Amino acid sequence: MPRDIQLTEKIRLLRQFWRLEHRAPTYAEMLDLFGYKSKNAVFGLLQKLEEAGYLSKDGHGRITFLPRLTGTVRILGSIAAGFPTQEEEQETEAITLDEYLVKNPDNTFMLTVRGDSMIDAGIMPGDIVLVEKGPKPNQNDIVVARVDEEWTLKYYVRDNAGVRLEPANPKYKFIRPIRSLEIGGIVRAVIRKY
Amino acid sequence: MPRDIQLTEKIRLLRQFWRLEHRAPTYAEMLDLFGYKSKNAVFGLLQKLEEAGYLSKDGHGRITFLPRLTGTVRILGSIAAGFPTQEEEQETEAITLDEYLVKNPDNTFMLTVRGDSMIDAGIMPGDIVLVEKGPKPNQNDIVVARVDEEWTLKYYVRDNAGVRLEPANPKYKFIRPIRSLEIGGIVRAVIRKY
DNA sequence: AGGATAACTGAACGTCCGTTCAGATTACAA
DNA sequence: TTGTAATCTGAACGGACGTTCAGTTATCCT
Repeated sequence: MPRDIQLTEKIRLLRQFWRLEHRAPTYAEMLDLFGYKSKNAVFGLLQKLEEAGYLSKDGHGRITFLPRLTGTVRILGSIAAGFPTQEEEQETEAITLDEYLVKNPDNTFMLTVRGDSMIDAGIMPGDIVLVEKGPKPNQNDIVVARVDEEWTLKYYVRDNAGVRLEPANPKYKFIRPIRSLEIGGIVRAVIRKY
Repeated sequence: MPRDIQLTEKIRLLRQFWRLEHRAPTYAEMLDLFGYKSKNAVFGLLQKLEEAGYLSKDGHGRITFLPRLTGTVRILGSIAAGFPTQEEEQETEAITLDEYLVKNPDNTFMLTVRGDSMIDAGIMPGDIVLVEKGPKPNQNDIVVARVDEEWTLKYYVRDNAGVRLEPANPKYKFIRPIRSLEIGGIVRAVIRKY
């Protein structure tokens, strides 16, 4: 199928343009991008892409790229299924990590972990945590808490005596705040980059 | 400073629009968005935002949002520094997780980890790994490898006898591939979502 | 209160954009 | 080879877009 492969290549070019410019290209730019000489050729291509679910247009013809184009990562079900071949790749759904990981962007921060107090929870020194500021923590949430003038990561546990902060490392003991307990936020995700 | 707070609110609205539409709004849309009655008011605001580094315009006046607007997560240096107050929040730099984590989007896939063979490396069952397909692994890279008809995560180690695949769990022994070694890709990041 | 500066209104302008249409070219099947 | 459908070219059109300007209103400082 030579036509489908060419379409795949055009989709790749659109993804690339999006990554560079953070917007959809205009018709004039797509002339260069695809090597067409008529805007009507672009128009036809866009119609096909719209039907295929890659983009949508509003009432004035403005283009909005859908997740299949803006997403940076293709999803594979499980590690056991193996890796996709060249043909399979194109059909797999794509996702944006930001939308996947950050539910409340206005209150979400990223910070680097120091210390090994949560190492048994798989949070190692140097890891990055996404912290949501604001909501009240639930039982066993991992929180950023201020204890003795220092900020650390701990499990948030409610018990009969009140609230205690529990590490995930047998080297350390849990902490029960005496006067005040300041919660910076709740850990929503952990990220490790190699 | 009431003016700065209002500017902050407008920036928040732009972020929100971006999140919904995945594009910059037009002048007409910004009239509604900000409650202005003249496009010139929008024009002035955009000039200030351009000078402040929130967006840029090309030769035809088209707007491109810069990372400070498109980014979903604000960066905090270290956990020890504490949490920002309302005023500090606005000045902190923002980042896009996709750009931060995915260098080569066309060849990057996301899959879920099964098994505990890499648990001492902080990779737990249920975690998500971002895998880049294609490049040759370096010493001690974590790779997705096919061994005995099954795909697993292992350290990739070159030694005098050739290549061996080493787990990060004393329960398991390393594996030395006899005939063929199939590498699905290299693990570039680990993500855990709560 | 007064005077200067910044911010906003309203209208107008030129350009670029997406769309459309007739005709040419290519691709494919019989 | 011939016929049919799909694709592309080239030109034209109307509308929306970003920009500009003169004039008004609001804001700030002394």
